Amino acid sequence: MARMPSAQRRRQLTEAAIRAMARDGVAKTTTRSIAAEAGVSLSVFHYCFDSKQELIEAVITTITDHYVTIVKEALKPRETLEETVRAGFQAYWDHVRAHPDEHMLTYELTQYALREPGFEQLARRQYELYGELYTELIEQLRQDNDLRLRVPVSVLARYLAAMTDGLTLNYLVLGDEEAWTDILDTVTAHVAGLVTAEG
Amino acid sequence: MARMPSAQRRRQLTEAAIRAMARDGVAKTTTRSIAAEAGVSLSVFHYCFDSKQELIEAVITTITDHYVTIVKEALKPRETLEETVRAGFQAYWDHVRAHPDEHMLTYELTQYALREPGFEQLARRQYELYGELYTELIEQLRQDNDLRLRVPVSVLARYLAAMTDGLTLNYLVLGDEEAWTDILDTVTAHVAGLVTAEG
DNA sequence: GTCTATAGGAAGATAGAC
DNA sequence: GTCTATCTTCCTATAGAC
Repeated sequence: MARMPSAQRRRQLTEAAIRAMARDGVAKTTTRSIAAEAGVSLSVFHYCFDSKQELIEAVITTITDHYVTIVKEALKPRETLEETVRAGFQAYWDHVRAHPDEHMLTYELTQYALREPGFEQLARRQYELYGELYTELIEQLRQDNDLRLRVPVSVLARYLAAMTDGLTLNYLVLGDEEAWTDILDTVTAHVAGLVTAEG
Repeated sequence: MARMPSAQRRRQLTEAAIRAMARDGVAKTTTRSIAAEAGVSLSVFHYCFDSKQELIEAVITTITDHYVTIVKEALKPRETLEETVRAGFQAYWDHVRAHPDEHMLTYELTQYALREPGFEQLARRQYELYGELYTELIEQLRQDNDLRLRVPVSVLARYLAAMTDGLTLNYLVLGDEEAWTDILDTVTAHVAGLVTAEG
């Protein structure tokens, strides 16, 4: 096989691990299957990573950052506030429907991190970033539309992050495409209500 | 060890498995550790269950039914509608705070079921029961308070189930007790708004 | 029904040649 | 840096005595 600097191999193996784990689940993904997915031998894996845990740490930070990027890109300013919120949810939702396994993986990795001594921080970082992400989005919305919020930004951000998380998991388990139009409408109305100027 | 009919042993092993899995996580719980937790030898395990998978099936259905019971008992009628909703959330939340590992386990089992061929139905059953549970609770509220809903019961039920799920997971990851009072208040206000008579 | 002992396999990690 | 071969450990499941 072609030689490659260690840092690049690490990225390649991390990406391969994400593909393998999204496809097979975290529990069934072995160091061997990751090496195979990347097209290298097992020793190359252990040349780049001291242990499987070290790889999983890279996987978690990588996929978390990836997720944040996805959501950030989902929210583009539109004509009205309600339109912006609705379109943002829709864009996010389209991504979930197109890549369910990848989103499932984020939940599995959270569980993994919470159960692995020393990895709890990674799960917390993941969910803190979600919170910060929504905080940014709300601030942006607030400035663009000159809003006063009915609830503190921190509360709203955390609520939105948790709600999106719950709705996503619910969809991953139950599917049922049609039901979601109504639910997204309800959510949109609620959010629009929470951020509508009251003065 | 004392002899015991097979059905009772199955229950004993299932309960032991739930304790072990709540404590150590699904991934790290072995048939050996379950047998040890139950105080029997490994062979007893395999006398009662053909395989580890068969036990996990029992664990999933048992803990799902347990969860449903918890939530059902959380909602008792109070003076006002808002009080009832708020107290219901509070009672549920107190249970989560008292038994975080048990709730974590429900998430792990969902992931397990979704990744295990032939077990997807168990994950779906779990989330369908959550939905039905909220449907019942809403119907009860509606009759007791003579309400008209702003959204269909099915939509509201699914929304509530998903939201509770997301908030719980968020709490399990981030902790941060104080933040939740405000969030529960926001949720309560929202729910009360959705179910308030509009005629 | 319950036990001890073990078969059989798979996974993480390493050794040493190239 | 990459390879093949192997070490070591731990798991699920079974065999067979009591």
